[in-house]
Amino acid sequence: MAASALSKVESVGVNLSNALEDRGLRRTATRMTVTGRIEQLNGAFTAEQLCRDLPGVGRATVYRTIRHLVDAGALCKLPILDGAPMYSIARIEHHHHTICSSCGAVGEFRHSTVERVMRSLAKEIDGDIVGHRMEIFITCNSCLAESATGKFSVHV
Amino acid sequence: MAASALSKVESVGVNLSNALEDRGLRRTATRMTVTGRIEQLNGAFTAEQLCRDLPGVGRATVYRTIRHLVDAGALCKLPILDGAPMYSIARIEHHHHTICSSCGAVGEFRHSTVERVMRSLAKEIDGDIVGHRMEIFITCNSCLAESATGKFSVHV
DNA sequence: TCTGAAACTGATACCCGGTATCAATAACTG
DNA sequence: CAGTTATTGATACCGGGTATCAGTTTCAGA
Repeated sequence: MAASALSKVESVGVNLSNALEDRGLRRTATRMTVTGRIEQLNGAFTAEQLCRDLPGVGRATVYRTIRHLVDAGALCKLPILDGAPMYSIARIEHHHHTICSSCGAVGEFRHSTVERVMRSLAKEIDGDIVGHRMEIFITCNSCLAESATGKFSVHV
Repeated sequence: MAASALSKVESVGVNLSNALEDRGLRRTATRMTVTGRIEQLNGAFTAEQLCRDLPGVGRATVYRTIRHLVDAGALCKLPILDGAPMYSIARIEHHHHTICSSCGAVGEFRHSTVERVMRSLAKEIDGDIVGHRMEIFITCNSCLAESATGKFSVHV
């Protein structure tokens, strides 16, 4: 792969507990448990999955903590058609997602051309552009190897 | 606006009943009622809204008909963060959506550069690209005039 | 270190969007 | 017309998520 407009996302030091504290929330043991689990998950997850992983933490608390993290901008909420939204740690400020339509793996990427396109669209769209969202549906390499069948619906 | 890579969507003759019939479904009076209402709505709508508009049609039937139309590719299902998905008639084959974050109005557009970007990304993303989705969040002109406050959440 | 206020937690009930079920009805086919 | 198949809508149900609220924890200040 040559040098290009695409930037892969590198694992930067993300500290979800700090993100909560920065919003004036207390650093409690329960929240450390939740954020710790999210950090070790190393990928996108659903709220239910987190509840299953942390049977010692109440359902409401898991959902509340996720909501706080989304509000803090530390987690991205990805709307998946026909299913529960997935969450992933926002490692970079503005980015887009790749979603494997077979296994659901989520990746982040930046591409400067996408931002350039947005600027050119700004002149031509009626109204003020306040944001955008872009997801690329892929079949990831490991699923290609297994040639698995689709699990998530794709709106093309 | 000069000639550009952006194409506005024009109202083409869409016939939702035909879309259903093409899939081997019967052209019943109830379905005509539902599709007729969607066609006269002239914009994006939610399933609940359609149910309210058609009190004479059962909830299950409204949802079933919408599902059939989505399966037929005649309706687009737009995942809205924190809320019921919206549906809009797919007037052109492949397109993207503008969503007014204030009033929720949905528009369609095509932009050839977006497709070019996708092709260039194809070389650089790990895995096979099987589709993509892009939404542009705007404040539409009429909301700008009223300077209304945001109604839909925006993931930027 | 105590003490009171405020924040947090988790069990629970609830809400909402959407779907499965199923008996009754409508639409086709021969 | 008779039989078969599709459709309908009332209903119960499901799953994701939130409001409530009593009990617990945390923290600031005395």
